[in-house]
Amino acid sequence: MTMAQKRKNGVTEPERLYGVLREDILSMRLAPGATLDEASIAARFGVSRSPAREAFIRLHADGLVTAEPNRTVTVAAVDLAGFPFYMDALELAQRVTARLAAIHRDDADLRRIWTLQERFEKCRLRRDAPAMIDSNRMFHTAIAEAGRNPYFTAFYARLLDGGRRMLRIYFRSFSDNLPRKFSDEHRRIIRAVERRDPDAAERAAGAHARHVGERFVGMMSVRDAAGVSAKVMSESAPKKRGKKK
Amino acid sequence: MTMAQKRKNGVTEPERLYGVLREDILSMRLAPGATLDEASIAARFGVSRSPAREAFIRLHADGLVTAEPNRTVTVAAVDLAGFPFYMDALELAQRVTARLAAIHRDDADLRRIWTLQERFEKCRLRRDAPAMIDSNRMFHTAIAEAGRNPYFTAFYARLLDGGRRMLRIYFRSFSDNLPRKFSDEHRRIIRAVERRDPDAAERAAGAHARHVGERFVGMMSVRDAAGVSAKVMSESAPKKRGKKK
DNA sequence: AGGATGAAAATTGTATGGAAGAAGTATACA
DNA sequence: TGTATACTTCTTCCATACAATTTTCATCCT
Repeated sequence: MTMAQKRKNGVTEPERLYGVLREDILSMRLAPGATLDEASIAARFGVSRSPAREAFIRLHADGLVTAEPNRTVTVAAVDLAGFPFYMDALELAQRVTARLAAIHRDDADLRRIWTLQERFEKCRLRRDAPAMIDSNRMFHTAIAEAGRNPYFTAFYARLLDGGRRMLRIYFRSFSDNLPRKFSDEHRRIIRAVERRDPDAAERAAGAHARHVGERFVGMMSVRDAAGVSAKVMSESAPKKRGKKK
Repeated sequence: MTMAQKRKNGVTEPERLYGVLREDILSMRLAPGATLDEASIAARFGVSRSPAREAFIRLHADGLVTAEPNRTVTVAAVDLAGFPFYMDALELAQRVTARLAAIHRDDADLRRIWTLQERFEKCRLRRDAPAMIDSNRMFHTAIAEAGRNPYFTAFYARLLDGGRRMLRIYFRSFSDNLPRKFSDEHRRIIRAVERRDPDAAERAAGAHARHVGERFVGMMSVRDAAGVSAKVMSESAPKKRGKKK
């Protein structure tokens, strides 16, 4: 134990790196397109390249990074072109999980859902965008789990994670004007689940998904010129062939 | 090039191992519960443990093997307890992809779908169960792809792969009496897609999924006593404490 | 016997070196 | 000046060595 604390308190290194890198990517601390080379990441975490490699493989399986044979791994781009497809999938997943939750939920599920909704509401009032995104995801995940079908839950969870980066763009732009509407819609879903009304739950969940999508599209069309385009331009700008380092 | 042909003709070792092991698992050549230790697999493919490890990680991401920290990897069990959930998910995925296919398909999609249906039909007439399973999967995948939504396509593909092992149990039991009904139902779906009738396509796809599920359940209840139970019994039977080989 | 104990064997986790491949740089040439 | 080519450098891929952990199995105690 002279140089490095090698003790593994239960969790292995690849697991650790995977978790941290995953959060870094989903929270946009690591920008889309950023390169992740084995050596740097290994150095950053104080381990060798093997654990870093394993973490990359897992990230690739999640679709969070590109990984071609002899090429350096890069953070996957946020696929705005596929946004309409994404919203279709999200709406359907949200509808079916809410419907199943209304059928299968028990009292423990309901308490959990209410608690998470309250947490979301607190984050909204604090205007804490990152916390909102996280509690929003947990809220919806709880509903999906109350529906009891692991296949739908996994599908939905995957979509929610995939959407975290888009939502971050959204909330970042509107962090001063966060919609109370979302909380109202959340409550409408919960009440339908509470009184075991599958049709109402499905309707409320579908409407919620569509409203989120519309909000996002509205934000994009308003802010695009000033926000995203400026960023892209600044990235492609460096014409001057500066010295290497 | 004296000892080992190290040339990589485009594909890396982990990729190769992953593909072969995946097929071995899905085709049940590797039985559920079988242990996969790094050294043996590496030896089998003539490589070191590193590529084997990578393959295992990818298989784990697909849910095809269990993988706990310091434990040997084993082939994941076929989850019969979750079958009703699986069928719910499969029915919905099949309905939505068929509906989208009826809306978005072009002529190339349609040709491809008909070709794959003909291949399925040939396999059925030959009573070639493995080939049937494979061509059936390709047929349904083609319909999903004609629907153009990559999120649904991925979800559906994952379900179909997950079901391959259950279908194998099914077709193995009934390989002498393969249902022509499935081909008829396939054709009904295709015709609805062909005439761009989303409602009919969804109905036909949903009915098909339900019929497959019913057939499977019927098979289980009829054959269980003779088939599966006998197998389970034979496995738990060895009372005699024979020498370890 | 039955169960605890502890060393040996087997297996996974991590580090590191060398080889193959990709990218970038400089030089030669038109 | 522009382009092709060789060389240099960087990065990934795979093999191997070692460390940590689990499993096995023989032994001892009750």
